Amino acid sequence: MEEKEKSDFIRDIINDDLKTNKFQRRVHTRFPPEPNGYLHIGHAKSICLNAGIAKDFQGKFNLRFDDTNPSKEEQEYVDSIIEDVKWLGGNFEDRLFYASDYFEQMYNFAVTLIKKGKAFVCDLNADEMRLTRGTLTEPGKESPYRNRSAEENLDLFARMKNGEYSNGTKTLRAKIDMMSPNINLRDPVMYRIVHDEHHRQGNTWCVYPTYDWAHGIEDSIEKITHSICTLEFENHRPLYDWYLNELEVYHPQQIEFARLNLSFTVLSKRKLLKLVEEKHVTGWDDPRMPTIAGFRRRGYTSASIINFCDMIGVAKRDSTIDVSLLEYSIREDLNKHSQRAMAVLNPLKLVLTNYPEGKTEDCHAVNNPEDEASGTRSVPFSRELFIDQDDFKEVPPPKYYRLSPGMEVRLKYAYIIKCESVVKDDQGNVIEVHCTYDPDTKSGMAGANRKVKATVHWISAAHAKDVEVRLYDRLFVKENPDETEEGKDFLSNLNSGSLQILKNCKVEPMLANAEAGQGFQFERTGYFSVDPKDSANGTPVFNRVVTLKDTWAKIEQKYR
RNA sequence: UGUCGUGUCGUCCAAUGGCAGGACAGCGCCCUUUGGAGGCGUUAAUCUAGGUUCGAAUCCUGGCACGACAGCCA
Repeated sequence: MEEKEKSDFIRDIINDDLKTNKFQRRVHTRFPPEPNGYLHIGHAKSICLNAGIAKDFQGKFNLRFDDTNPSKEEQEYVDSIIEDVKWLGGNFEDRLFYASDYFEQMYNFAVTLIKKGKAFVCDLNADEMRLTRGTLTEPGKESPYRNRSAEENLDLFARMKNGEYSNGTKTLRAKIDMMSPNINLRDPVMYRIVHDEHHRQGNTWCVYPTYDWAHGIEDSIEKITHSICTLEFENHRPLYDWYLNELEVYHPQQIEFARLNLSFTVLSKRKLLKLVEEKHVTGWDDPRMPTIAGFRRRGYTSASIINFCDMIGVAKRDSTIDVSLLEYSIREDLNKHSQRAMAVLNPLKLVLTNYPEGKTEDCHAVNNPEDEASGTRSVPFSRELFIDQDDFKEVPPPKYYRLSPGMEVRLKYAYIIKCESVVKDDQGNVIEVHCTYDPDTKSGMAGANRKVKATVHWISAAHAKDVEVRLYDRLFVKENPDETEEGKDFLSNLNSGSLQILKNCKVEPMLANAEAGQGFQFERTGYFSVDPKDSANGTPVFNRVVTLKDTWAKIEQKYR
């Protein structure tokens, strides 16, 4: 397939580096998640960027777990991340790495810096360190422990490693510049003491490297060429460079880009974790979650997410993508590729009074008008049917051209019918619609050419399969969920109608055999996918992925 | 009020000193056995003040606005 060559400021840099032979014409990227949560759509942007660049430049792409903090990290997250990266097409081949595998090397590098007089063991506690760090506008004060001898530092650091000290009592710090206007350079901590079990190292280590110290070394060891990260690390780049320069080792180039923000969505691990822990959703893979696992379960295809990441581009300015672009992307994919089906979500009984009782006939339905090769199927038709409640109005509003007393519509793939009367219950609700059908207007017949304003989907009552359908909507009611009243947090913007469960839906018989994860378009309604967790054999549960674009909803709004 | 970074249609992204263009959203029309899809059209932007230049969104200077940074998180 022909593809337009992608272009962005990062690829421009890489192209320049290729010309100047900066990295011997190599391109090697990485995705370095911390396994402390599930991946979300923002990570998808990073994965697509890094893996995409490697692919486009015939380079390599690593998956590396930045597991330098044992107190927050778990194997469950490691497993989910591997699955998600693969699902998004991130091809790391056999290059699955863990920062924790480099702990020994990092330790030795730290010893090197100590010997160079560029690092020292500091006895200041966290509070004292904060007090001496200075502020954004004032310089910091040097630690009283800053000038310990290399021998003393080496001894102390070894004892830190051996577990002789308790958490927080000592740190190893780089000796840089307490006067630096960049706070990250004010003698930053390289190692802290943590007596905690690591998910892979167990209790081997009592000291753990901080991000800044560890990250450049990880990149250097793996011979990464372009270390792509998000904007908040821009101020850390001088430190990244300082460590690598002092160590005199292979030195990748860090490049920062703007992380993804999505309207009507939160994308911070802290907030997502809160949604899960406080059970505002059913889990990390709740179909309303902006996690990769959530989107997958909802019925988003990986192709649609990859395509979305291409469309949003890469730049350095903060931005918030309109969630409608994501919806566009999944509609585009599912429109082209999903099997059509008829499904009545809110059933209303419809009786064809002049249709023979007991008769059944087949109607030929197109499987996908966008794809001729997908063929047709037959759908049973009979005297008693269900239509959607939305498709009948006793008193039609302006511009409403579906069924109402005296009006005609076409039953898709079947006959033109006319509404003759209604049956009501004690409260005056319409519980049945009585219609006559025109026998000369079945699809395919000459008489079928007559123009009617609307076409309506239906299910034969006798053949209907009952299923559960879950209607999902955006999780938040506000474009920016963090915009709240004084004293409230983002949870106050949760959409109470984000999940509506419909238990009495009527669908075509063939949908009983739908497979987990399979996506359908329910005609005139939206795209739906078989929930992989809650469906049983023969009784699928359908998740609404996204509605169809609804022009009628807009007209209705206008006339209200 | 320190350092670093960023300011282009409603929203994203382009234009790399030479006609400000694309996508989504919106609006209008056409088409349609999905009020879907599709087609056509359309609205709409260079933060600001100077400067350099034949010519500036782009280069320079000064404002202004926004973002990130004062974890032993990443």
